[in-house]
Parts: sequence; structure tokens; C-alpha cells
Amino acid sequence: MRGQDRSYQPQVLEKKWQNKWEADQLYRSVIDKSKPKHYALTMLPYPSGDLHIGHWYAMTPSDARARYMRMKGYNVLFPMGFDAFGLPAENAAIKDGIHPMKRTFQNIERMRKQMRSMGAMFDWEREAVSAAPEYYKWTEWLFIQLYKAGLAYRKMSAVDWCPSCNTTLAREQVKGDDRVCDRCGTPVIKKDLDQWFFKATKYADELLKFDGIDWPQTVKTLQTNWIDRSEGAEVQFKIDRESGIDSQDSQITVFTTRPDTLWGATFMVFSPEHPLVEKITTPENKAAVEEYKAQAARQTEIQRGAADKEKTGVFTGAYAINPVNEARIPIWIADYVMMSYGTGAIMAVPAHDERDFAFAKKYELPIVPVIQPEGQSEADGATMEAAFVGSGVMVNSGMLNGTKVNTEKGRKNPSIAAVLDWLGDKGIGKESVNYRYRDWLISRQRYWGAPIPMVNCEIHGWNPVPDDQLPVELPEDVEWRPTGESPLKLHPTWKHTTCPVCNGPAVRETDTMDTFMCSSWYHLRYLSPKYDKGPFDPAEYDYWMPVDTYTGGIEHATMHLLYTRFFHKALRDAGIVKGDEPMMQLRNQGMVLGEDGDKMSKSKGNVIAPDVLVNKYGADSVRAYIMFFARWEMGAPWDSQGIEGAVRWIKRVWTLVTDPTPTTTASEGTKKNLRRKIHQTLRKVTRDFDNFEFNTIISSLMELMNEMYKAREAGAAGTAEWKEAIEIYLKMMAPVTPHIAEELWAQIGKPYSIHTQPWPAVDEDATKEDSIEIPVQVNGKVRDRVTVPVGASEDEIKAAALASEAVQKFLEGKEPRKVIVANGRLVNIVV
RNA sequence: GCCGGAGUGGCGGAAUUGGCAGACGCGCACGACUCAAAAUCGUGUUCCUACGGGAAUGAGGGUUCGAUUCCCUCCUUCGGCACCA
Repeated sequence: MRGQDRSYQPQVLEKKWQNKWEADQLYRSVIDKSKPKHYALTMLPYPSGDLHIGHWYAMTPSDARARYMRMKGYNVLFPMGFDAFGLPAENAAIKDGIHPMKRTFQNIERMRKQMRSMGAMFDWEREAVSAAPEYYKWTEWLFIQLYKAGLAYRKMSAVDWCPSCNTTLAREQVKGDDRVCDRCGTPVIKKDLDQWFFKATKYADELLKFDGIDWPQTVKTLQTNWIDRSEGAEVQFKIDRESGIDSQDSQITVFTTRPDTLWGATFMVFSPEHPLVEKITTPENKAAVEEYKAQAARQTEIQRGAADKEKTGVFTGAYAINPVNEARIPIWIADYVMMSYGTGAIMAVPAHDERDFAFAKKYELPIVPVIQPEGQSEADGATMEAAFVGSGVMVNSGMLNGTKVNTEKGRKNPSIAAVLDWLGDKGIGKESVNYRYRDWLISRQRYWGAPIPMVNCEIHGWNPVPDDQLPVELPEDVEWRPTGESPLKLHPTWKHTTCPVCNGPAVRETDTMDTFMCSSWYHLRYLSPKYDKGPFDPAEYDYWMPVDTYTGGIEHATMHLLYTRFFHKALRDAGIVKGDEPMMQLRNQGMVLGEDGDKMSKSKGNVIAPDVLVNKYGADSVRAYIMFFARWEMGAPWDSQGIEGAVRWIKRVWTLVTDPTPTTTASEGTKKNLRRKIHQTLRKVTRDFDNFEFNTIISSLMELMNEMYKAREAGAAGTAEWKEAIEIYLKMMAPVTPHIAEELWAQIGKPYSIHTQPWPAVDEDATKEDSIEIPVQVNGKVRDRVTVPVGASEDEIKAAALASEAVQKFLEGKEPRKVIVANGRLVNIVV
């Protein structure tokens, strides 16, 4: 080796190994039934054109764990692809005229290169790109299967529309208390449009079950809150005949979670948009009602949604009959009742609902208490100062008087249970469940997405495009104009086709699909991205599915992660996939913030570019630092100085392995200590990999390296223990820093490749200590430490502790009241 | 308002889930090497201290021989939902 430069040059050696791994197809995964399989999936990126440090933060620890699982003996599938349809490419096209297809595929090319610089074990043979016709053919086909299963339907309704993106959005894609578009932050508006939906609500109850899957509690909670199941009753109210409406409109249904307060319902409130409002409004109230409706329509959802806003409303002149006590109660309209929840009409119980109370006070409507608070006398509606929402007993409620009321929801509340039974017997109402969750609106009025493969004929209506005509391909020659209509609609010829039923003239659907549809099944396309007889090869499915570990950001909790669960269940019921859940284990990484602690953004100028870091330090150092600098699930601000620690660690390992001092003068004790530390570290690192605790993997390895430097100093560098130490050390490093591990593995003369080596086994005997140091506390404060042999009895430990001079000093001659030996690890003397 | 996460040195974080608080690293200080600097190596680094000790894991209380860890009350902060009937 004389004359050769033996310094650590990551730029050279990383490229060298990346090329060799690729040439050797080291990371190709194929079905191998002799091994247990492990499908490790990490969320695929959108091809924005540049790999962000956030991508590295998400992907490299996932890669390290996939590598670890491979060394543990699993046949690991770790694929990568691109979620390539979507608005940014199309918006850029509007701006500069570059075709989204061209831009997208250029970006993908660039990002593939950047990803290769990570040294990740992606199997590129399985790459899937959602914007490629061979992919979206099957996105279309899957849409048709859902349509055939009755899970896709077209409906005219008031939907959320982003005026900046010029398209409708699904409810999940409207965010926050100011109801903004998830993509661009513009407040959405409502529009009445004919759109395609998936019947996701059919699965609401099943989506609330997380049995058998290991997902973070946070995600389960977010999804549960999003679906927001609420138990209550539907109750029928008759509309008073004197209101002058015909009999078929004489009934109105309301949903309530508090049927036990029915006797206190003293008025009804309809949403201003409720279709019945027009029919029931009396001539003398017509003008006021029309004016109020117009005013409500002008207001945005945000203005209407402000909870602290003063209640407003107008009387319709109509009355309803409270079915439990025949009371004739006025019907009002008010914008605090939303058409989009429940039935768009409520029974108002001002005595026991804060909103109804405020409304009743303002418009001087009657307030009738029907719950007597515990330990208090009955309230008087006329003098009440606030709605009462606590526990008590039912009063003013006929034969149900005296029934206990608590604050539980549903049948757990005795009063609600009693009323539900009573309503059922009388045929007035029935137990009912309501959800906030809505069906998934998938139509988008944009070009750059998978076409919805449906055709409309004047005679035969909507029909799916026949399988042999799939995919419905996107035309390339379109005009980019943000008109609010799909560019496909403006294309002169594309939409004209023939009816699959009668062959007569017909028109294609010109909206495209929500890109979340493409990403709901990409994990299936990875299985066989070139397969052309179906969305995936069943043999690959049977071997690899379900996904064993899924990693990605938590921001998708109520979007992608909910859509893909729904989609899997829908495909299961259509007989296309098996099992109830697509992803068994989910782990979320946190976010890397800018050095200023703010979210990284180009406008703030705090973006960290991984390419620059790779050029400067090498991919291994970047990988190690990413895994080290924060708890993975938490994330943290980036620290440009901090990376020096990871760089030094790697250099010191390089020095340790390449520049040994082969002495064998170490004492038996030194050698034994070295082995102990190695196997203790191995145990810890193994456990940490299992638990996704990446930061402590690196710190354990650093600590071990420091010990090894000491052992070398003590003359261990030529011993058998040293050789074992180096081998195990490199294997533990391999998943984290694959290039340097491979290089040093080769340099110590071991056979290629370290990445196909088995994970070392812990020698439990070697980890055992000969003697242990036990802290001795007096009244909970450590005063001394005594060393006892392993396996010493409690009495021996006690005796050793009491024999300590320092301890005796603090006892001040007093007799200990109690001596506690905690698990043989600590002594506490109480005086 | 409701639901969930987080709060530990100058900084990122550790602590076998009730048993030595601050591992590992950054930064900083001092030293070695050097004419010098960088790099590298070594030592130290929670705070206060009358050098005996004392205090400290967002604040206050509780349980316990013992609490960063469990319980109660509150504060700060991040995220989600929200006139949801």
C-alpha cells in the first residue's frame, strides 16, 4: 500500500461502490420462497425537480432499516417511484409553456440521479411512475372496477372549489379554520357541480377499526376524529298543515345526539339552503327570508364558520309539531345550521345547548328546561343565564321524568337509551349514526391527471370505456388556460367517441382523477410495474403483500393514509386484493426545519440542499448525521455545524480500521472488556433498529469507537478480539453508512458484499459483567459507590453499602430505619 | 372550545419505562503538535458554592425509601378538528 493515498475520499469510493452495486444488481429483489419476505415501503416523492433534505430525512433511515432487515435474513423489497401527476407541473406549463409530460419526465430523470447518490437499496427494476400510460391504464381500470362494484357514482352537489387551482377538491384537501386549499392556501368556495365520487362512507365504521395493524396512536386518532362518528337519533317532525304546504312535504327529519332533550325542543332551525325553506315560508315572511338567504349565500364558509359570531336568523312563518308533546314550534332559518351536516335542519333545545340558548335569548323564543341539575332545584327557563349541559335527571318529559342523565354519548347515557327505546316504540324516530366523513370527490378540472374512463351517450348515459380501449390516453396537444374547465374539454376532438353500448356518438368525461387515486395503489404497481394483464401480478401479490413497514410523513394522516385504506377495502370487496389492511406497520418521521427553526422555504432562504452536503462530506456522512441529529419521529432544526460530528466519527472509524497498530500486548482484562462492549453495543443497536430509534444507534456506535481507541492504546489491535470487533462494527455500520462499510470490509480482506452478510448474533455470555458498581444512597441522595461481584446476595450488597466510610459519615451514627436494595442495582438507606 | 404530541445544560438530544439525570454529539475553554493557522489528538464543560455541600428535567401539589418516568391542577408550544346539532 506504500505510496497510495489512504485518506478517506468519500466522493471517489461512494461512486465506485454505487456503480458496482448497480452492475451486480445487488439490490434486485425477486421472489424467494426459502426466505421470509419483508416489504419495506417509503412514501414516493412528487417529481418537483429537486431532492430536498426532507426526502433524505424520510428515505435514508427507511433504507437503513430495510438493509438491516435484509441482513437479518429477510428477502426485502424496497421500491421507489414517482407520484407524477398533479397541479404544479400543469401550473408551470401555464406559466412557461413547457409541456407537463416533458417537465415531469425531465424532473424524474434528475431526481433518480440524486436518489442514486444516497446509496439506497432501491430496486429500480420495480420503479413505477404514475403518469406513464402503462401505470395509469390500471388506475383507470381500477376506477372502472369500483364503478362496477357500485362504489363510484356521479352526483350534482355543492362542492369545494379552489379558485386559484381552478378545480374541485375533496373534503380532506380543504384545511384549517379558514378552509383553504391544501395545495395553494387559497380559501375555497362552494360551487354546484356534477362530479364523480367514491363511496368511502360505506367503509366509515370499518375505517375506525385498527385491529391487527401497528400504526402510531396519533394517526389513528387523527383518522378517528376525521371520520367523527356520532351516535344519536333521527326524529320525524310534522310540519303544521296550516303552514299551507302539501302533504308529501309535511315531514322533516332531524338528527340529534341528544334525543333525551326532545321535550325541550321549542323551535326548529333550518339551514338557509334547505330545499324545504321555499315551500314552507309564508307570504308575509317571504321577503325577509329571501333577503337572509341571499346574505348567507354571499358570506364565505369562513365567515359563517366563526363560532363566536353573533347568531342571526329569520322566522319562516311556518310551524312544526314536536312529536313527543304535540307542541307547535316555530321554524326559523339561521346560518349556524349547515346544510352539509346531518339533515340540514335541527331541533333547537335552548335550555341545554349553548348555541340554541344564544339564539333563543336574542329572538325571545321560549326556553324549557328538561334536565334538573344534580342536587339543585329545577331551573326556570325565563331566568336561566346559560344552557345547562351537565348531569342530572329528566324533568318536564312525560313518563320519562326521573331518568338519570349523565354526560356520556349514545346508549351509555341512561336518558338517551330510554328515549331511543321509547321513540322506537312510538315510531317517531330511530337510533341513528352520523359521520362527518364524506364520500371522496375525485373529479378534477385539470389536464395533468389520469382521465376518468367514462363515456356519456344521450341514450345510454354513462358507461365505462371497454377494457380493450384502455388506457384512455391524455392528448398531448392541449391549451393551457386556467378557465375553470378541464383543458380536455376545450380540445377540439379528444372528447368525441362512440358509446360502448350502441356505438352511436358519445362524449368522454373530460375531468381527470384526483392524484391521490394514483397513490392509493402504487404499492401494488411496484410489485410488477411492467405487468400488462392486470394492475399487478397475482403471484407477486401473494408473496409480497401486505406492506410490512410503511414510512412517511404524518401530514398524510387524513388524506393518503385514509384513502389507501379505503381503496384497499374497496378492492378487497371487488375481489381484486386480499386482506383487510394494506400496510401493517406505519412509522412517521418528523420534519427537518431550517437552521432558524422555521419551516424550510425558498422564500425564507433557509433551504438545505442535500447535493451540496454530499459533495462536501459524502453521502455516508449525510446519512449518519440525518439519523443522529434528532429523534426520527420528532424532527428538529438543521444544524450545519452539527454535521461535523458525524463527519469526524466516520473519519475516525476509517483511521481505526485502515491504520491499525497490530500489537497483542493487551491484558486479558482489556480483551474481555472489549468483547463485552462490542456485544453490549450489538444488543443495543439491534434493539434500536427494531424500534426505529436511529439516533441512539449512531451514539452507541460512537461510544463503542471511543472504547476501541482506548483498547488499541492498551495494545489490543492485533488480537483475535480486535478482529471480531472490527467485523461486527462494520456490519453494524453497513445499514447506516453502506459505502464506507463496503470499502473497509473489502480492505480487511472479507468477501463481497458486506450487505449480504448475516447480521451478527449477540454473545450473551460476553455481555455479562464480572462485578458491578452499585450507587449507595442515603435518603435518596447518592453518597458513595461500592463494587460487588455479580450475583452478590442482597445481604452482601447491604453489608458492602453499610461498610462504606462515606455512607457512615452521612448516617451520623444513627441506626438505619430501612435499607432497600433495588433489583441488585442500587442501595437506598433511609434514616 | 374539543382531541392529540412536546417541554431536560448555550444547542441537538440520552436515560434499560419507578432506581446514579445530562450518554453521544455540536459549541465553548485550556493544553499538545505547528513559525503560525487549519486539521488532528488530549483534558474540561448543568447551575450556585463559605468547597462542607446545596439546587435542578415548564410551574405547583400528591403517591413512594426513591419520580424526567405514575396521579391531580396549571402554564407554554406545535399539530388536527370546530356554530357538527
